[in-house]
Amino acid sequence: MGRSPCCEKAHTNKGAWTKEEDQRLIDYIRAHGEGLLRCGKSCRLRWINYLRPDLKRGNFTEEEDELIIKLHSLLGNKWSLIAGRLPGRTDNEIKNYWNTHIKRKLISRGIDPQTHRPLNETTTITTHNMTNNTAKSTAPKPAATSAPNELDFRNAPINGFISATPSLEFKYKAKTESLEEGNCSSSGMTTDEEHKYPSNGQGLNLELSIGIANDSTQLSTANSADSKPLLHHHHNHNTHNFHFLGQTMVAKAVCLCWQLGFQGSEICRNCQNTNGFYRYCRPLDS
DNA sequence: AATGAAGGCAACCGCGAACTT
DNA sequence: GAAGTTCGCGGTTGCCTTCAT
Repeated sequence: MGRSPCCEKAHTNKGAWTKEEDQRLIDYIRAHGEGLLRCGKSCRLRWINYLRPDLKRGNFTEEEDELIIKLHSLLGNKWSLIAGRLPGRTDNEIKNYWNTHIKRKLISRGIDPQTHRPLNETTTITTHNMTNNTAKSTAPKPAATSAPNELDFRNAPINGFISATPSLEFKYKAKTESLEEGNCSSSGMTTDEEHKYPSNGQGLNLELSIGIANDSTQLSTANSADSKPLLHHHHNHNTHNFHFLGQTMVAKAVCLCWQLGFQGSEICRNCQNTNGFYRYCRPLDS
């Protein structure tokens, strides 16, 4: 019972254990003991964040800094998505780097790290943006959790664009409902919500707009036909070209299993994210 | 040299999603 | 559809190091 491991059908054995497998397990335990007294979750984290051979380590470059800032302005605290576009960097690493370096850097530039707008403008945002800034905001949080007075300004203009998404709470709800209904509407909002949080015709729902549409070659908001698309996406087999904010990023989707050396199948359904992006990517020419 | 504050980062925690039985 | 389990994400914590006094 339970969720199957990633790519089980591609390259892991199932069914009865063979004598050879038994012997290899015995040999391994003889050599290394019964275990590390670590749960799988902890091992996974250690591997992903520290032991993976393709990790870059070392300081972030200025280019990486700027890319992270741009991606954060588009995606918010979607660290895994951001990390997917920085080869060799982990979501945890980027998250820590953001909190310790980039936030300060932006503040010193007079830019609000949450809104990516000038600091003196953020106080004028209307109250409907003043929701908690996490997807888990619906649940009451203990007092010790992060910045209780932080505001969600993601509805505010970002680098000249305006997000159609009123809040993550709505966004996630909409996403779930859209998936369940097979409805790929761009805003995912109900009529009431659309009324309440108008997109000004320039809206861009980041969550849904960047998802990989099966046959689309260009993504833009459905409810803002005249707005310039912030992000274009070209999809050909497993190759994805992303163009946004004047930058081009080309990545070939691969799953973790590929990174681990199981190159027989480069992508598996378990490694595909629900929003259409792949969790693991490698540069085309690697 | 001792001490406390601040910074940096790896690891943990809780939750929702995904999946199987 | 319910229950049980694993996976993966984002937020948070806590330890270690560095800096300031």
